[in-house]
Amino acid sequence: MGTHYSGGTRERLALDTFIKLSRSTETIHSYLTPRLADHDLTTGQFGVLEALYHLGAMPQVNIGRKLLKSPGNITVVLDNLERRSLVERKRDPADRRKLLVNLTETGTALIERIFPLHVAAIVTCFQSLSESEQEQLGKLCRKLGIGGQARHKETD
Amino acid sequence: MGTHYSGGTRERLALDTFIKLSRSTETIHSYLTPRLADHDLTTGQFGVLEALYHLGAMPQVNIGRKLLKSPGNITVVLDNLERRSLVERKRDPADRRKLLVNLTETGTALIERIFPLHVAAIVTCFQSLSESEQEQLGKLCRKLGIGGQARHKETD
DNA sequence: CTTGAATCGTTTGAACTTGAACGATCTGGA
DNA sequence: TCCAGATCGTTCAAGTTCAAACGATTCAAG
Repeated sequence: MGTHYSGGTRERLALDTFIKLSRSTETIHSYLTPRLADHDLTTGQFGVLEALYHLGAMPQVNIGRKLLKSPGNITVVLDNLERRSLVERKRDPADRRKLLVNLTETGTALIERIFPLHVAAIVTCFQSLSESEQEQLGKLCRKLGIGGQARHKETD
Repeated sequence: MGTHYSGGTRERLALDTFIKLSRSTETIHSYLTPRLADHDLTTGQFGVLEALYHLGAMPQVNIGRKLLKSPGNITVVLDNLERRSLVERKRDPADRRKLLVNLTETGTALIERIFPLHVAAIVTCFQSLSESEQEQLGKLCRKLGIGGQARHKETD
């Protein structure tokens, strides 16, 4: 079927790199996700807990910006975390539009227990790369990311 | 704040690399997704059309394995594509459990029109990397992916 | 040939995800 | 002071996604 689009060298290289990049990321995520599920957490829920743990209480809009998620999404994820008493929302007295979200004691205990396991799982995933290879991969990803940004308003 | 988990060098490097990898992939996807949406296609729908276009008709289970998606998901995505007459399902006479999925003329026309645009968008994303950097990134991703596989039964 | 195990696709329930529309709140300029 | 525009969070509709349970079909062992 010579009729199928194939493109020039430039196109094929970019497409091939993109596929490898996507695949490797996907593979790692599909390794990590069930491990979080063992603790009844989805990736999104874990992301919220982790952000609150490392950055402290913040209004919902900040969480959304940190995790690159829509406001509606954050509302739903927080609803589910709040139902399990892992986080709590408090109206910000200084700006009553905002809801300050914070970890509860239960939530803190949970993330403190799970986070090291999560990191250990990531270390396992990256075993196949040497330290210098990991550094190189990180550099290339950063360079790649910077090219296509124009978003990511830093908020603090 | 000194109480927060930080881990050793090994842990921090893997975690840092993982974040950069995830972010860059995410950034690219969030650039590509709205472009597909302009043609009323989701990423999953595009993936199916593209697989059928480049690999030809196949049973649903093969599509799922190619795209690393669950059977239930494939059913839904195909329902939505079939409703728009972009694909068709035919019972495989040789094995009546299977449904052979194929592109319709409309579907073929659509993917032929969109695929080059999609590739062009990817090329744009990868502009910030030189050719040799792209090759290197691809190699590292492949090496990374191979480490954590044990899945991916090739099916053809 | 028969029956038990495996495979294929669907359905269901739960969660994530987005964009758009919406009320509540804040802010800056007239 | 007052009000027009921006910001914050919610809600809704539609879609994706998975795991688990399920019927239909195939296959293989006896």
